[in-house]
Amino acid sequence: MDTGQINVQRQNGVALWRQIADRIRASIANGDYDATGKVPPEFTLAAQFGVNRHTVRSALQALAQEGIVRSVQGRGTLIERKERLNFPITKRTRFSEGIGDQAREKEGLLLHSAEEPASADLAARLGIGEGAPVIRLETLRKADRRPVSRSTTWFPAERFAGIETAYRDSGSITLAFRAVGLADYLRVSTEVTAIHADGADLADLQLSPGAIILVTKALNTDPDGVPVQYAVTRFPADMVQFTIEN
Amino acid sequence: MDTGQINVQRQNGVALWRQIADRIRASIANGDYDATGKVPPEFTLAAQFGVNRHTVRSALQALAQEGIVRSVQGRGTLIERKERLNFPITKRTRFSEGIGDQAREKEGLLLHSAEEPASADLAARLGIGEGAPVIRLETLRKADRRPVSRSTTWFPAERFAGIETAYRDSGSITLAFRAVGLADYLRVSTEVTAIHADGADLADLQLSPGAIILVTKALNTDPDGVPVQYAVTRFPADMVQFTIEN
DNA sequence: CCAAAATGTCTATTAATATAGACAACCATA
DNA sequence: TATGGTTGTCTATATTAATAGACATTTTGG
Repeated sequence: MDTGQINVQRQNGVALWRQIADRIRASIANGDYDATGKVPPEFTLAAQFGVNRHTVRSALQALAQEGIVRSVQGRGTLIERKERLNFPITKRTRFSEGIGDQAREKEGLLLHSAEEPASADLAARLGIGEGAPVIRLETLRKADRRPVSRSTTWFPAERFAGIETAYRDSGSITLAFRAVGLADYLRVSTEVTAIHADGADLADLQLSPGAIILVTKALNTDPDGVPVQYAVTRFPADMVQFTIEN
Repeated sequence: MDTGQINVQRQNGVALWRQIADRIRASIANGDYDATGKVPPEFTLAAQFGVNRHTVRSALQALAQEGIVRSVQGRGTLIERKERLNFPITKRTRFSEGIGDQAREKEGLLLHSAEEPASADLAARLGIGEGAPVIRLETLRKADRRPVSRSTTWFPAERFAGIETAYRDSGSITLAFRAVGLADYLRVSTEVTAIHADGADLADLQLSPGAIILVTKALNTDPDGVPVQYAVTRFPADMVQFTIEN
């Protein structure tokens, strides 16, 4: 660890307290403070970042708001949560199995469902005709009661009629597929990008403004290679990482 | 496209002009303005985002600084650059082949090299003893003269003596491996996370503050499964995306 | 129980961000 | 060449972010 001055930028459109909050959040996720279970004292942090103690306090208040730390007068600022869920991306990627035992409670909520005609882009990805009916599900997944992903996912409507109720009842894509007659499916491609969270992300994923979102666009097929699902999923970047094993 | 009000947040630590700059940058990368080759007029953008025209101007000035747009009095704000490089991640991931013909000029620069003892974490990943000598290379890769990645990469020192000069001369990991006697290698795992750019990123990758960085941690082995390279690479998120094909 | 080490709260000041309006300069084109 | 649409520049003001210092309050440990 470099104990010297830590670099923060001024007048760049990102407030100092937010830059510092992001750094501290990363350090916590990185396990830098595991020895003590506490963030260094405000005075020390202020010196490290070369800012006023009040600025550090703003950063810590933001992290407290996120539930990552909790300040206790006289004791210090305690780390409440530091996990970063790992999602393996493989031929057999499944959300709930991916979490595995990284979380005790797993939930899949159906926010909304609709049947609609496929756009040109979607039709191409699913290998169906443009305008063919598709079922769209809007889902929110949680681990230990914290939102970890927000998906929009499409299925060919004819083949998978009723998958919305199957998902609503089971909270699992794998089980929903099984309920409508598909025993197995494979992940054939995943695109990963990163963006800043927008207003909807902040609300859905209970994030603080300025947060980073990892976006995946995934295509699943049946064992014969016929596309069965296309999904766009948004994850809070500070809570997850992806692992690709070849 | 939603022509109504676009959501921006106030008092969240990220200045309005930066949020707007990020949105416009994303819209450009998304091809939203391809029909005209121009960003909508300042007046229109101000109305869309619900802010003053001066605030939009700050955003556009930031994008002009990045070389993404160019404002011309009387004409409008022209789009100068909108590419987003795609990097396939597969068993045979190679940087230069991955870029393929997405860029005309490709460069790999050696910024620094050193021999050092392996940390516990690194030793575990490379399957060598803790403290065993490793060669560390700091590299910067460019496509069409724009920086697209900044890597720190380690090799077992005994097996790959001289790889730093081989890399410096060739600008390619694949060729450098070949020069020191390794004809082929495989990507066995890749971890992907996203963070905010720090000061070093801003300098190395010529980014504007507040930018998002995609971080990959990759392990390569020889055909027999013996680890040969571990690399941590940082990409500007607005310039790249990853594709995982299974 | 006392002292050291933390966080909590308050006031005051300066610098940066955002809004508002007016008008000049420039370009394309009808 | 006149006009409408667009960016450039200027002044003024309000709000938010950051600094600075002082002191209160709480916990931990000797």
